[in-house]
Order: sequence, then C-alpha cells, then structure tokens
Amino acid sequence: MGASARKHDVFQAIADPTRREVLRLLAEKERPISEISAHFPISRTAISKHLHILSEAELVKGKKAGRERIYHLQPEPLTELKQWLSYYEQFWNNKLLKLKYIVEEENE
Amino acid sequence: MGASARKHDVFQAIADPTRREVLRLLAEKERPISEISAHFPISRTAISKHLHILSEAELVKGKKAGRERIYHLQPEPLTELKQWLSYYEQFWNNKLLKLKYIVEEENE
DNA sequence: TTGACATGAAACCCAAAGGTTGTATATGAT
DNA sequence: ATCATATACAACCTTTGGGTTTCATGTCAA
Repeated sequence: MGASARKHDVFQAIADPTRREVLRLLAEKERPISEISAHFPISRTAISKHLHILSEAELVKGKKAGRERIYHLQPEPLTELKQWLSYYEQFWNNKLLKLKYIVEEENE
Repeated sequence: MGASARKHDVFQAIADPTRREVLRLLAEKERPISEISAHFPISRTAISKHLHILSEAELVKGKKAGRERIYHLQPEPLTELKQWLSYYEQFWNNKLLKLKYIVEEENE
C-alpha cells in the first residue's frame, strides 16, 4: 500500500499547535523525549503520542540511544505541503498581477 | 481579540481532505452549496459545516444571491501557511546545498 | 544487584470532529 | 396562493484526539 494509506498525513500532523512547536524545537537540534516535554505544560506521555503521530507522517524520526530515544526532524514530507500550496500561490499571484496592471494603467 | 482567538485556523482548516477538495473546487470558480455538495458522497449539511469551518479560517466567503449562497475562495490566509513553511524550506535547502558542495568537491 | 531514570504501553476520560436526520424559513416559479 | 428549491438550524450519534494515571521494562550508575 502507498503513502496515502498512512493513518496520519502531513496536513493532519501539522494541524496541532503543540506538534508544530515540537517540530520547531527539533528544527533547532535533535532532542530526547524528556527534553522536549520539558518545554510543555502537558505530560511526557502526551508528548510521546504527538511524536508518534509526527513519526507516522515521517516528519520526525527517533533513534534509540542508551535509555533515551533521540528524535530528529525530517523535513522532506513538507514538500507535499509546498506543492499543495504552490497551486494556490499561483492563484494569489494572479491577484497581485491584476493589481499591478491596474496601477500601471493609472500611471499612463 | 486578535486573529489567534478564531476557533479554526488555517492549519486546522486544511487538515481535512474533504475541505481541501472543496477549496480546489472553489479555486476553479465560485459555486453555490448544492453544486459543491454534488461532488461528494456525504450530505449537503455536512458540506455546509465544512464551509463554515473554512469561513472561520477566512479561506472562503459566501454571498447570498437569491435563495442560494455562493461561495468563493479567499486564498490570502494561506500566506500564513507559506510563511510557516518557509522556515523549514530554508532548512531542507541547506541539505541540498550540502549535497551540492560534496558533489562539487568530488568533481575536482 | 539495587536503585534511579527514560521510555513504552494499557486503560480510561472528556471534548471535539464529522456525520446523519428532521424541521423551519426564505425565495423563485407557476 | 401554492409548491418546489436552497439553505439554515437543532438534535443526536459515533469515532477520533488530546490528555491523564498507572504499571512494566530496559539501561545506567554506584
């Protein structure tokens, strides 16, 4: 089965503010779970669940190191988001082009 | 209160596949609710709820016209998504730059 | 080997998400 | 006036999401 069969996709993974904050933390540097959860008011278990969801979306990956599990960012799946966005980007660029056209006409 | 107090933000709004499809339909052209819901296997009421959520995120806007309500796309809030993405884009560009560097070194 | 530490995993809770059906209201057509 | 159409709104249902607590397991340190 393909990537579309994954339970959590990128769009869903980044929908939650806590998960976005986790991504930001991991963008700075790789971190073990306890260090990540220290940044949040919720339990370590809750953070662990968020990390599972991010893992399913392949936005992070955890490697076992001794008794810790170190998570690091994998930004690649965000390209899917970028592609999705580019379609609409073209759309709002058109708006800007129309505006530019109007401005230039007025200057003549 | 600011925009952050909105119940549904852009990230949440685009998390659902049905809503993304609705956006795509509205990107083509503006449409009344019944026309939109004709594209889906679920009820018109369900689509109406999705449109409400998209409205809250200001990704669409509905104008009453006779007994219909015509919805059209408002892509502007997607800039927030683009900005969020750009942070990580820079990140994966670095990966590409590193790779390019290695390749060029090997060619010398 | 014994204790502290880091995580995994299960059971449970509550609220929200996504959906349905049924009823009401406004508008257009006859 | 009457009827069909387009939508709004309320009530309800079921699953998922985000969270907690508790207990088990593996690993480091003394």
